[in-house]
Amino acid sequence: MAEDKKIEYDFAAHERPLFQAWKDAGYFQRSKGFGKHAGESYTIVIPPPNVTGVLHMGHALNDTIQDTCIRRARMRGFQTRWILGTDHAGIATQTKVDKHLAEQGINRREIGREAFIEACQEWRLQYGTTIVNQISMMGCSCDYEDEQFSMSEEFSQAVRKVFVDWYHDDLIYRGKRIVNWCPSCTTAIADDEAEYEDEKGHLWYLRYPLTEPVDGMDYIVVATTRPETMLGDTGVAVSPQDERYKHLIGKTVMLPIVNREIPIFADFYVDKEFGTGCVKVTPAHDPNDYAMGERHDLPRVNIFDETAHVVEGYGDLSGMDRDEAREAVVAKFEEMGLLDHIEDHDHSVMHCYRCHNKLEPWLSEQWFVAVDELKRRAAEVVEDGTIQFFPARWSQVYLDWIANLKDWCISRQLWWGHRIPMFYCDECGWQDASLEDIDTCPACGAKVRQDDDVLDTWFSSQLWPFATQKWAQLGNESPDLVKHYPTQVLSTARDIMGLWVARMVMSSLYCTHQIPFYHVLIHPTVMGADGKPMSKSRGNGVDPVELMKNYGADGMRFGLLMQVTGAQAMRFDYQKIESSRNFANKIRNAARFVMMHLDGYTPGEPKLTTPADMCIFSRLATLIKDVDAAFETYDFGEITRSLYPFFWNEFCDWYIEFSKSRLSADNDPEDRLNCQRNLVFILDQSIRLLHPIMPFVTEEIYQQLPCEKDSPYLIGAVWPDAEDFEKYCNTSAERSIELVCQVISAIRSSRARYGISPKTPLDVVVKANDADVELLNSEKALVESIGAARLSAAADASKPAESSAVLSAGVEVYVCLSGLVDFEAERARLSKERAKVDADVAKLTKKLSNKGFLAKAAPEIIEKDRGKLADLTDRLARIDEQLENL
RNA sequence: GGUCGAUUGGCGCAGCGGGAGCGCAGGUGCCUUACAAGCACAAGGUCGGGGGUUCAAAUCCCUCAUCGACCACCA
Repeated sequence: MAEDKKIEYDFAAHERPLFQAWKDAGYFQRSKGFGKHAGESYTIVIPPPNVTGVLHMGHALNDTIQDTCIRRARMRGFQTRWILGTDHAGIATQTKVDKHLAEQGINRREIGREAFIEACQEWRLQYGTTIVNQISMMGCSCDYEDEQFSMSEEFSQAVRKVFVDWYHDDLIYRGKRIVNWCPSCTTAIADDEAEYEDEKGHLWYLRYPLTEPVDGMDYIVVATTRPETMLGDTGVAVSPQDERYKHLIGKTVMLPIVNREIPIFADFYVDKEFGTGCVKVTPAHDPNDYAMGERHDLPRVNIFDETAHVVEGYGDLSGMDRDEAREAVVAKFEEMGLLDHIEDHDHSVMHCYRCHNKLEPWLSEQWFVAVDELKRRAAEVVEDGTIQFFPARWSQVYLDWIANLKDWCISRQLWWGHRIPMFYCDECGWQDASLEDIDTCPACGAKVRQDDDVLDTWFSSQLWPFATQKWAQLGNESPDLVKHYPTQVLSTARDIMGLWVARMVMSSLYCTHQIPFYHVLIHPTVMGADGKPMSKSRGNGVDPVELMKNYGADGMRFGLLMQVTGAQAMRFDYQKIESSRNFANKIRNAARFVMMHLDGYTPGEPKLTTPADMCIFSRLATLIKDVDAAFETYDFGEITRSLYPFFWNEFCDWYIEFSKSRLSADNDPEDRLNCQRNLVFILDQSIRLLHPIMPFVTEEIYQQLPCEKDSPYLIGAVWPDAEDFEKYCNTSAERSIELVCQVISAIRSSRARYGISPKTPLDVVVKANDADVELLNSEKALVESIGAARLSAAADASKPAESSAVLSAGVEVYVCLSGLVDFEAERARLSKERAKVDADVAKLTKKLSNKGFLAKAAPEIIEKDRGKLADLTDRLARIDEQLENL
């Protein structure tokens, strides 16, 4: 039978129309604001997803976080704006399109630059559309009618303006440097884009013959992990502190194979403990060697072409790729008797973060951004707290990154991207950066050419927060910027802290003289269920679209936020998503319950007439405060941990249960109406608090609930104001309900322990103090209906014969069992309980006889413990009494 | 090599100086007319090891162990 009920819920069928309704009603556009925050803006720029792929879990989490923030801000009356857009992702897209074309047998070089860019445009339109659709499936309330793109006409103007300005301000310069070169992508990439991977390798010990033997020595031995680069050696370095080689400094060796005479010199960089203490120096193919080469004025011999094949002039080695060349070089050394020996050696090797091929440090002409001035100010705004990180410890990571920053290589030898706006005249040598394309040389009139390279994707991404707001067109007075800048919060995972976050700060401070955002929220990285990064090869990936289909967007959103902590990573947990789906279902059912009991309902102010009313309103007041506080620190885990138990346990499990008898047709109509109004009110406030996280189910309920509508849609409704609810705080009502619940639980517990059906009515006797007795008597109907019992409470009640007892602080609950009790079992249970209470009494007694404790502990703590001890001692006595009675 | 983080019931996690909690799994009993994607009840942990501070430590400090991330990198 149960099987029949398991109908698949069609989430999309419920979610899509709501999304469309919001969109049609214009809620995704900038909100106008209302109430006390009406004059304040709250803006978020979405970290633009790359146009290379589809939505992944990282996006799902990050976009949920942003939508949750923006929805709450909208409900609080801020003027909200969530800027949507995508990133052209230069190297990533080019790689994908290359591959895509290759599958059709097309080579990029054959079709040429223009045709290739066209292919990229097609690709980005397709994938850009896909990913924006997926964002909308999540319910994200960003401005879909103002979609940005990092290579749009408008955005390109900004990129160009920044390049030209920075070039003229001497922040951008050109230089021949060692850069990380990807021989597969045939482009330079920035240091931050290189990934180190540990590899098992070898150390080859090579003999370099001395040009003239010294003291009987014919050769020196160098150790290297890359023997093939010896072709480009222009020196051998030793440590200045190394006595072994002191006499060789100034001498020369004859480089084998190429027969070049190269000097032996001393340099502080050399560690005399490593290898033989002699280092072969290849300035053109190693950054450290390059530095040594600069210090000692060594020539740079480039032995590789752009695809890492040996260039002309090296005989049979020419044309070999670097791996072949390595084998060949080692073989030649062996033939010549110059291979001393080989050792195993593990080391880390740089790989391209896109294609994962080994990178080659390669000498080439590139464009750089000088970062010294930029980075100083970018550090200041974090040090002085103008920009705050959440969790705060990430600010140190940011500052460390900034501190280690070196000049940034921004040119890429790609076709897909912002072409560098530099123009050169080959006739007269004129060159300049220009906002407009230039055909003829202003100096000599000859034809000029534009630089072939494009800019690093991050050069454009860094402008995202302000270039999307008409900065290039209208400057810092752009109305968008005046209203919506700085943005409120930037939410991202930590991996692009340096690549993106820090650079946005640097460029924004320079270009707009403002910080780009007040808060940086670093959320945990979503790992697979195995705790490892999600990846195709591991097969531990989870598809958000699939998740939304099976659990609903609300379920996915709540489930993801449930897992958010201050940690660096979170392990994806299906169970959390599943319980969130169940939670959404619970909300739906609770609403259904309320709405099917609204016969004769008329709207009106809530009226709190019972302790249950006062209790749930008091708990609601606390909830609002807790949720607000958790939002202040972006503690989404805490937010869900407040909302979930309130709604499920306090509202559904207790308050709704308490309401049932009041809702029956034969109850006093006025009491019934009060109850209905209170239910509607609590439900109304609950869905407001839940809406930022679970927009769909809450909106669906809002549309049907006859609550007071301050907005046609919940998305535009007013967020509960904690101050307005303070009047409902009522700890004594909370304690009263706690007592009622305790008694009901005690009855249920006895029932369960002795296997008595919930339908069998039981006689229950409660002994308690006068106040509690009064309360229980006033709530008698409640206890009796929920506990299926006949209750009598009295201060001087005594234990009826043949009853089970549940004792708690100040209250004794006796359930008459009329011969159903297994006294042995009851005795055993009581004995066990006695042992526990006895142990607690001993512990507390010891604590309270400790002079140090009495002298130094806070008085209220001591009072609390004394009270606790009195309770426990009392309880112990009563347990003993029970045991005797048995 | 440097920095930061983690170690709490079977699993995943919260709590971060004064009574060990949540979700899920597992156990028992319930198709109680909002919900079996549910309800009720019960069980389960000397909070990684050791030391210290404190009247009081899962919580603060030190140390060890294990795991993880980031940065740097020795040819």
